[in-house]
Amino acid sequence: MATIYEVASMAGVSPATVSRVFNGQNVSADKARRVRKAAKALSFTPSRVARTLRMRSSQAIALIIPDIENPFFTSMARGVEDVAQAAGYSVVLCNSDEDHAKEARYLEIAVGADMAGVILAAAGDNSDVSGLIDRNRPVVAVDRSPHGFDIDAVRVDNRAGGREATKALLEQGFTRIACITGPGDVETATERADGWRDAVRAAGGVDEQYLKFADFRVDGGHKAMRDLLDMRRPPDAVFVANNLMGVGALQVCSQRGVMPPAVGMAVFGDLPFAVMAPMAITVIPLPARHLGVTAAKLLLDRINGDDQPARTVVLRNHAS
Amino acid sequence: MATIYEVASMAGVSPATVSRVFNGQNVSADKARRVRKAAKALSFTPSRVARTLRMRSSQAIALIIPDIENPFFTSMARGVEDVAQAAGYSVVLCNSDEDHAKEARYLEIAVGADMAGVILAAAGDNSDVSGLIDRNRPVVAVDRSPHGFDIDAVRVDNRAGGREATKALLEQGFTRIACITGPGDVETATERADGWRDAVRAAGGVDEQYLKFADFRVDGGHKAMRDLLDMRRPPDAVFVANNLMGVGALQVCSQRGVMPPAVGMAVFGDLPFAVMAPMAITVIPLPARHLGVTAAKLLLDRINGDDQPARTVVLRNHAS
DNA sequence: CGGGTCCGTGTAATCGATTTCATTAAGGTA
DNA sequence: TACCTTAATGAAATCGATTACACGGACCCG
Repeated sequence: MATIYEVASMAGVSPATVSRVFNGQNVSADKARRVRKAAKALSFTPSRVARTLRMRSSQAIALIIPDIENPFFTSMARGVEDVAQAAGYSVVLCNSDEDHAKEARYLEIAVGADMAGVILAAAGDNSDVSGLIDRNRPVVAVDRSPHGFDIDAVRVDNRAGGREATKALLEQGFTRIACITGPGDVETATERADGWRDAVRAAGGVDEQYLKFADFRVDGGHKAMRDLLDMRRPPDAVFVANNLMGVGALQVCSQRGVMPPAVGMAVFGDLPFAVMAPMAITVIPLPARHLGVTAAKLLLDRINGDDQPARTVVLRNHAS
Repeated sequence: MATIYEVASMAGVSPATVSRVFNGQNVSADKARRVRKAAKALSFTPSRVARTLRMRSSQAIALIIPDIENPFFTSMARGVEDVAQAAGYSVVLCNSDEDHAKEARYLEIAVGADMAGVILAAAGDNSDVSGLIDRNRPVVAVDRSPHGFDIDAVRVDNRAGGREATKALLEQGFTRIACITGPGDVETATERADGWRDAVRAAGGVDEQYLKFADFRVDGGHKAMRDLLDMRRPPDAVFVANNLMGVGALQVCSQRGVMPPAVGMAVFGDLPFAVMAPMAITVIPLPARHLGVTAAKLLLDRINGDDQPARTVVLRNHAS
């Protein structure tokens, strides 16, 4: 583990000069050559740790997402990654698993590791990012925002999307439309349900028994769909508030032999890896990648010193 | 950004004592209490950077995977994560994007960041992990191994899986069986193709025109499947060597209206988020999560000083 | 009561890079 | 030639934690 000192003594210069060579400062051509040669000979890799300690900021950003097995978030991650990489930052991907404690742990790591910034898709409403704010580290919320913090945010219009999806089902002639949404403390879940409520209310009336809260995963979709189909008076259509629960709901439909269009279905977010092209399902596509790209750009702006008031960017619900 | 020194002076003790409090060493109850109180008052978060510099090893491991959008790898990542977390390590997930240059960059970061170890699902045959080996950092290969290094590895029996899958198609009565596999420089791709070759050779003869190399992604499956269907004498069945290409192949089948069992299909690896339960498709399930768990355990062993000769663990091709 | 052990604590060195400040050398102008 | 500017360079401080070492006091035993 060669250090800058060993390179320096091998090249017959001071450590300062070695540092300057690697940071593109003015060094005579001759010495620069000797330094590079020595570095190669010793297979020198500069210590990011020492660098970060001295600079008090690392060249990495953290991306905290609630479910790494959800293609929506991995697609978002790709967006973040591409932008960050291009700007010379590495991305540390953290999976909070929809768990507030794990999320808090990762936030603390981001502080302790002097990360340049954090992009957070929060596990719930009440994530605490004060540690970062206090230390002046930029944070950008994506998809979901923690309450009570005045930070940049990138999101989609969940309510409008939920309304649109439900309206589409109404237009297809369905009358008893249920809603399967996510946890009650996640704003994307409640907002999408609000959109559903808007639409069914306008069309007649809301039956709150048709509203199921689940856990945004495939299993949540299973359970909620089964509950709905088992009701004495089951719905004739369902609006599902995210992609994975959509998969779960469809799996249940498939098992019971009532696939769309026998039962109406609309899903918020693209169905991952769908095989059949045009199933009788209404899909509200989400710009997952674009969310990531936008959040990363916002964060990089902040890292580079931009200090205008917090911005909220609402992306259109179109595929990117 | 409170430091250990400020906590120390507030609590009226030495920095050493503060450090000891946070590392569970013997400190009198009274002082410990004062230190904790001061730490809370200053909202002190210890610098992992300084700690890592001093200890010359961080409490993080890197997991480098070739495609973060492939559920096989994210599932593996979950396995790694669960084990690592339980042992107090955080996981830095890196997406090499099947790109050797990006992978090399991440390997260098792992060295420079003094990570405790690396789990690598290599982008190809010839990844260079010498930087880590030289510095005595443990590396575990998972799913795919770089050639020329004597390191721990966790894998599945690709050749047997390919053979089994192809045999299943033969038993279903298909006679002209094609194979869609991954890039020629990825060992999982060539080994699975070898399995296919074994089976078709035993059954009569191999037509190498029926072997297509693609890129292990959905698009690769598209192109290869279209090519096969467009042949003058198209195959009547196909063995697809990974999950995403399986999706791509099925999408093409769906478009052209020749779904299984009209055309035979066997896939190596579970089809992600499949909606229809028992399609007429043979699936060789893969223990993705289990691969991750096993690799993480091996790595932790090494981190904890285990220095027996390199081990290779071959997992059975069963769901975990 | 002398000597040994053990525990708690503080001082100061250390990890490896960056950077300020001072110094030297080189070049330019009057 | 004398003086001034500019560029290249090195010595040493710095970032914030850990830890080897030393010291003092409490305790125990013969």
